[in-house]
Amino acid sequence: MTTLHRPTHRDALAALSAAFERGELVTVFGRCTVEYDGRAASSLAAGDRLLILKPDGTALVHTDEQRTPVNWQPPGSEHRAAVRDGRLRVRSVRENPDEELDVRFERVEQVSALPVTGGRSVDVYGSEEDLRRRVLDDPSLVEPGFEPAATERETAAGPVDVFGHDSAGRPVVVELKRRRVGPDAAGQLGRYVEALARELPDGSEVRGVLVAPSVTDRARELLAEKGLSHVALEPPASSTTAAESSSDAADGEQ
Amino acid sequence: MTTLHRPTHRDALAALSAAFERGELVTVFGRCTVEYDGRAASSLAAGDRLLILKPDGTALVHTDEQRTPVNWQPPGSEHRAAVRDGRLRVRSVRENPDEELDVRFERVEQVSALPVTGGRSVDVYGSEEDLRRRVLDDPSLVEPGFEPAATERETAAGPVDVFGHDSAGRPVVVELKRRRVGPDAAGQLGRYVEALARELPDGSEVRGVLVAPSVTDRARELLAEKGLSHVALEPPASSTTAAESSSDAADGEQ
DNA sequence: CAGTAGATATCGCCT
DNA sequence: AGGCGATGTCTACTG
Repeated sequence: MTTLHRPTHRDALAALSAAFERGELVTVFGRCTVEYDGRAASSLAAGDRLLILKPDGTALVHTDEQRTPVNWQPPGSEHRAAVRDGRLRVRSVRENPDEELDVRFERVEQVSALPVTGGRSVDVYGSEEDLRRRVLDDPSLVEPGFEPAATERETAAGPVDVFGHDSAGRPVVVELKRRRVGPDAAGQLGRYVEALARELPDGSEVRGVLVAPSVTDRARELLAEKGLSHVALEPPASSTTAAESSSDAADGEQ
Repeated sequence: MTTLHRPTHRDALAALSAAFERGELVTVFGRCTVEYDGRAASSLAAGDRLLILKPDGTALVHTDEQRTPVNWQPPGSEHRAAVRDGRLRVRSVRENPDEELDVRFERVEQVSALPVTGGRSVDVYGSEEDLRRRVLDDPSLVEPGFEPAATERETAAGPVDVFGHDSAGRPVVVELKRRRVGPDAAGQLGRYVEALARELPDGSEVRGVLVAPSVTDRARELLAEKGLSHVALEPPASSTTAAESSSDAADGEQ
């Protein structure tokens, strides 16, 4: 790995160019301005910031606050460094959409280039998929007699998480949410139920069940209006099927 | 600013402790494992990563890919560093929700502590607020004779972006979106229209207009079903009122 | 503190 | 490439 302290702007440029060439992760710390133009546009006055340039084209500008970078460019962008008027300038450009990030340094405190490979794959437990496994494992958690027939069943309104039938043979749409939900989830379930009611033979009364840890008042009202119900259920604390279901990482790590 | 290259784990700890004390931004590069437990849970095998610790409690673990960190902790967390079994270990903990990030280093390549202050405020142009200004500036963009009466008007279903009346005096709900929209936005507008129809005197026929650059097919169908309409309009390319409307930064910068 | 909706959301899957 | 929905979304704002 390479690190330069208080380099000249020209030396910083050389380090950046070499790092890009080698596909290394770059960090630049210094005082800079940032301009962004693309889906939106923004301008950032001079200040101390940490610039991170990833070999996949990602650019991040971080301040001393917040999880979200103050400016950024998504992966797939192309990093270009140059010295203009004696000062380091890093541009990150992408197309579709056309976007550009322009970072101009007044002062460069440090430039580091880090070779980073592998170790990207992370298995998260407690996701909606875990909740789905839980429901399919024991459908009675939805209600006694519930029999799942399909997951991701396609409808005109989009794919339904779990589709099945209740003990009376009525079609049931189950929408899963891993956490407490608001009005949007009630609307989503309502769309699916309505779409399925049209697709199924006339006279089919389609039921809708929102499976989530809890719902807000407004969501509860909406569910009631649309004749939908809520079942309180959380994703499993730790995925019981994690061991079997974990996909092989295979990201080049040894 | 402080930087250590290939420090002992004990020296790295000392640098981290000092940096926390001084409220500096910290970067640690090295080979580590990462464990997370909270709203969900995850485990990350050993690999080279960049750890960023902000004085506001934010923690970020970045690999060589993606804009999103592979693991993180939101602001408000408390960073704690220690050496256990001769190895640097950084934990970041918060409550509500109870969450913990645990980074254990096998090797520390570099530790840097950077004093970063100010320069956080960024004005973004092309937001939904800019679109709202555009509509209020020239209501005929929605339709000839449209007269806005209120913004963020409260309803049982939530606040309406722009509420007003058409040339015939009928109440109109306007929902603004800065970019192309899908079914969710149609549902959102539908909820507002329905809520308002109940609140207003009987017989009021409430109209709904979705103002957005464009809509997907599915959204268009939903709008048609609910008797809602779409007006194609984008946020202004550059905020004409940017100069006047920009709030004073006041983030300590000179 | 919870609820609600915006965001340069990002990201992955599927058509 | 676009549509669609999940996300440990994050974030600001409001009651």
